[in-house]
Amino acid sequence: MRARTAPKPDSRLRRGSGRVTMDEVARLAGVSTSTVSRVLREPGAVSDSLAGRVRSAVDRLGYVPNLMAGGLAAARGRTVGVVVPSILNSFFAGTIDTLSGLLSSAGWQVLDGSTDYSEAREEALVEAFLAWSPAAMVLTGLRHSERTVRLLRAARIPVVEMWDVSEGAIDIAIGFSHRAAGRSMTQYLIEKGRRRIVFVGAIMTSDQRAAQRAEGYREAVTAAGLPATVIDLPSRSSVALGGPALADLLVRQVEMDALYCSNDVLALGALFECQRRGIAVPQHLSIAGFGDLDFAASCVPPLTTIRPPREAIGRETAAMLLARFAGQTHLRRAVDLGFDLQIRRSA
Amino acid sequence: MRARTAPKPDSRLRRGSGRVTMDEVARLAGVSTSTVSRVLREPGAVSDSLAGRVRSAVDRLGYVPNLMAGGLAAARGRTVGVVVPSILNSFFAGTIDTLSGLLSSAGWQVLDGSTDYSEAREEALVEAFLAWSPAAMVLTGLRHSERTVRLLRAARIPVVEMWDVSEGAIDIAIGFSHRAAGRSMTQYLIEKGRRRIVFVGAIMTSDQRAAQRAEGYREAVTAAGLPATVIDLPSRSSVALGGPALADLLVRQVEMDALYCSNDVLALGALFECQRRGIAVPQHLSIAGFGDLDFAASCVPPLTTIRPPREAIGRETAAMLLARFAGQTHLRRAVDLGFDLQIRRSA
DNA sequence: TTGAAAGCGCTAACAA
DNA sequence: TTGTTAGCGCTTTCAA
Repeated sequence: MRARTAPKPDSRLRRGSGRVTMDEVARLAGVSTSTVSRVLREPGAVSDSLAGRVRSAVDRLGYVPNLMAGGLAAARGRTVGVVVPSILNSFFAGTIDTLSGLLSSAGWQVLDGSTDYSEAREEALVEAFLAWSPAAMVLTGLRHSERTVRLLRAARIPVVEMWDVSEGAIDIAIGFSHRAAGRSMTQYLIEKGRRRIVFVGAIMTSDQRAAQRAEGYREAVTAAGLPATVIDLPSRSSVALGGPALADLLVRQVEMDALYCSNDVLALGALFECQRRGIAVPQHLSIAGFGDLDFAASCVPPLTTIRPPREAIGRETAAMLLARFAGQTHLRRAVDLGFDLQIRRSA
Repeated sequence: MRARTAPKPDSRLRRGSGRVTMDEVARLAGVSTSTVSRVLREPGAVSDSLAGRVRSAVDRLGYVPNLMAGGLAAARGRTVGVVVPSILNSFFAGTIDTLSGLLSSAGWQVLDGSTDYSEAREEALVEAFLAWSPAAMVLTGLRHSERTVRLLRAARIPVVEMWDVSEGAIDIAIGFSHRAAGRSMTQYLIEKGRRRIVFVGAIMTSDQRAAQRAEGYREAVTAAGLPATVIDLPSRSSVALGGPALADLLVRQVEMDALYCSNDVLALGALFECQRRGIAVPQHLSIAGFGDLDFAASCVPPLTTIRPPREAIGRETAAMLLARFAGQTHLRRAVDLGFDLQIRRSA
């Protein structure tokens, strides 16, 4: 039992943060801090007259609530941690934009971080975010280190794994099947009469989803009795990487009438290489990508690719989380949002 | 167990997070919480034997410190808020990557958010971040709403404004002169014999730095006695926007032998349009950009552009902040990191 | 509808 | 070097 009979001394003089506190707002409005807190958190639970006084005090003082204190008192912060492989990569940017927008307008803050396709960085990031007592965590993909999974389960909060819907989600999976995407595109190429299709990916041991698209490619090509050739480049995808990759294939005289790239960035690099060498696309070589990035529709020729449901993933994730926060618990565990085959002129 | 009329819909509101606390660690290690706290924050201040016991207790329990509690008690969190116009745009991604990496390995967490080039969103973001009691704030550019500036000053923490070094920084400016960049490129084009140079930018009322590059262009062109033509497109930069912009110029029969785009994305779009129309670059039309993005070196022809010190800005910002956190106070207020003219074949 | 009071989990004076 | 103790600023019982 702590005896705290004496009135609280002006705390600002002691270990001063210099910031306006709820206490000052309460004093100016002539109410208790509980009332101020209520006005901010559940308006409607407070009479209009008091609420008005509180609000004008907030304005006059320029009060900004201290989220650390709030989160600590409430045992859970109003934050959501979001972990993606890369923000440099515009794939995820569309999802994050949508997700952050929706969540933040509902009063939640999203913290995001990128792993650079490393499980170790992912683990560190999850641990760092968990230290904020987030109300939920959103990860990319379904493969994580054992410890990451353990930490996440121990946190007992909603966990969304996005951009994939294969088996084994921790809690909720929202995305689409990369295997099916790989299969679809390959089948399309076969229908168009291509017989020697080469798949090129980058760091596919780290990029699980690219590996799954390669798997889908393998299935389709094998089912058609055609040979499978998968190239896994050792560095991160970049436009600069696509050209040399194609050049290498050419030097090695690999028989090939279609190049299926694990993403549009690589495909654009390959396309540039074709322009440089005067290889006619798609007459001599079909080129296909994945992602439907900004440039895919305007490059020459425009790129045949797969459009993932970037924004839909963000929207669905936000909706799912908000529903969980509101107490709904019997929600779907997996949401397959599908994808679109964008047929353009490159293949 | 008593029946309740309205069961708490949300377990988040329950007291007790179920997380391992420092108290439990202390108990297991047979020490006080202060000792645990010290081991975690200033190792060396604790004897090896105790430190060892504490560390193994931390491991066994899987203890993750609660940053809310820590930040609250310490009056300042170990976070740094970073605000950029866009993460979709790879300009800033390089800076953020470098900055976050450096800061996080020094034990600081960066929170980042994007404003989508809106001052109002910037203000909201700054306010949201300030609610976390960050140890410092990093913004992009030097123009902000009055209230943003007021909030920032009131926070009494280091504030870095990056990517620009013109006048009027709140605290510290780290970047380069966009005006000089615009001038340099334009002078180069003039030296190469170009006489009708058109500048194309996008949403330049919001993108202050693009506007400054346009200003530099204007100065250079005027100084040379040449006409200035500045086009300001109404939507955000995208590859898809560059083609139509050039097409429009062509339709309007604007006299032009060089197109200076406010960034590489627009330039790439224009380049594709040239390919489509069979306009020889640079023979018929020179194309120049800004940013030196991934594709600039590999497109056809490779793009003449300006390389901003993306990573250096991140590095310098981190160094400056870390120095300030360490108590150094007499630091430079502005750091001009310069830029590189990358001459390639498109101009 | 409102207020008083008891912490949330941690850090930092201060003592020992 | 270590422990004791008093809060950090807020939320949430609980009682009025």
